[in-house]
Amino acid sequence: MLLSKLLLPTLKDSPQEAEVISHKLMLRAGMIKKVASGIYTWLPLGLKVLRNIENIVREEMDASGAQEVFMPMVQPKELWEETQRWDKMGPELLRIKDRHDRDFCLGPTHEEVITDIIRNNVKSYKELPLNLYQIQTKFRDEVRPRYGIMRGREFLMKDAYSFNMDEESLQETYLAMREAYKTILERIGLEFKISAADSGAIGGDSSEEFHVLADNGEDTIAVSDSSEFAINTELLLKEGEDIQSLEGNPSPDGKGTIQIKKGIEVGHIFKLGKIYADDMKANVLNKEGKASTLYMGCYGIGVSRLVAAAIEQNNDERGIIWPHNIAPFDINIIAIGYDKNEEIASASQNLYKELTQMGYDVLLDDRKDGYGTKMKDSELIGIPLNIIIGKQYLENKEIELKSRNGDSSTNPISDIKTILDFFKDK
RNA sequence: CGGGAUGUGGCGCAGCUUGGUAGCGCACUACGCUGGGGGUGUAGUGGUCGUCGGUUCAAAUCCGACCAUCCCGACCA
Repeated sequence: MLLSKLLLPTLKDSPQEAEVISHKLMLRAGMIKKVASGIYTWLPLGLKVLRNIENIVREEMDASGAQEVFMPMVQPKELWEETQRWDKMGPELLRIKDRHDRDFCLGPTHEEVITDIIRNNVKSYKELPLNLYQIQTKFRDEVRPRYGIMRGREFLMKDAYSFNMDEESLQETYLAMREAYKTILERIGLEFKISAADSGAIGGDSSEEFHVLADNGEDTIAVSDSSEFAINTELLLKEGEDIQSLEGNPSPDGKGTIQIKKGIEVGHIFKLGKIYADDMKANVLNKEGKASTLYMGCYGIGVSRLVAAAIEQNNDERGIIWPHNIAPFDINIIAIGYDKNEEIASASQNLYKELTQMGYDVLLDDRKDGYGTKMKDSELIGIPLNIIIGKQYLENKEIELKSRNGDSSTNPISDIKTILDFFKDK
């Protein structure tokens, strides 16, 4: 991609609407544009990151045996009445009417729709277990949207729903999802904790949250400093615990001591049990030929929220530092004097072609600007590796490799192997 | 919904106290110089001053209502 052709409206000053670092950087890096409170357009650069995360999520969900579906965003009132949620849910459920005055809502979640599909299409225990997922836009009319994409009203979510014959089967699917989530977050490259959580309004037996640790997180979690153990302090507060006094205590799992940290909830897995299946009469015939109510689980990942969470955890005073697996581009070729010097232009074009053929997603900064402007933008948008081609190339056919982490080296332009090495150990 | 604040070109801001018909920096356009850390010269483009109403000869400025946005709280699979 030629940078001169890319819609990339970077900003020097952050708009006053932004408070937290991820929001500021997403606006400054030209990733998003606000349309209304909590509602954003994803610009090309932001969308690339969003898609990268989405693809990792999709790959791991498929690998876990789940199947992808795509459900409607607009859902009829009747389904929501079956679970009484049409009345139970507050104004965060955005209700709308069609031209025939029929009631609908914008889907904040999809238990009703998916359960309706299963009860109509699955009749035998032989067809189970099933785990269906989608990656789709959700709408929740939050009381107070904030922090940009982190808590928007419209957001992208991966939601999966499993249907099992019994608790043992549900437990198996639940653990498979737990593992898939760990792999997803590891692949994205984020530091996270898994905490026991309040299962809240969605109900159900038990649930765990996946938290990305970050100072601007909305949740306060008690974590062990030397194990995976964590617990959402919401639960502890309900039990009357004094949160601050827990800091420094031995961890309940016997490993390390407790620290109070801020986390961003990016995933939540639930064992729902029979609650929705009971309400919606979702049952199949068991081995004895008797109707048996299904056990359900649901498993969510905030895909768009992960973009913000990744930035919260990976930035410096110059901008974003993308983990390699989700970076919008792998390499930025910073061509100094591209518009004036034939040699620079053709050398950078050749390099671009070569790297692209090798499978890298490459950006070529062919703009008329100087080194400073180009580097500042590249650092702001967080490209992992910069290749600078300028004076040193003209003098002795050398280029400089400069990573976003600060490593740099000067190499002959023919030494592409060095570039490969840069990515190998990441 | 309670508390606080803000709304002036794409972004950041000044002007408002003391009314006189809109300005600065960045960005943007053209041309030149420059070309390894947001460089520079000349000439330009772009604004119903959130909206509606009121006061006044005259409103970005004073008054009122409303709207939008942000922060804290309550809320939240």
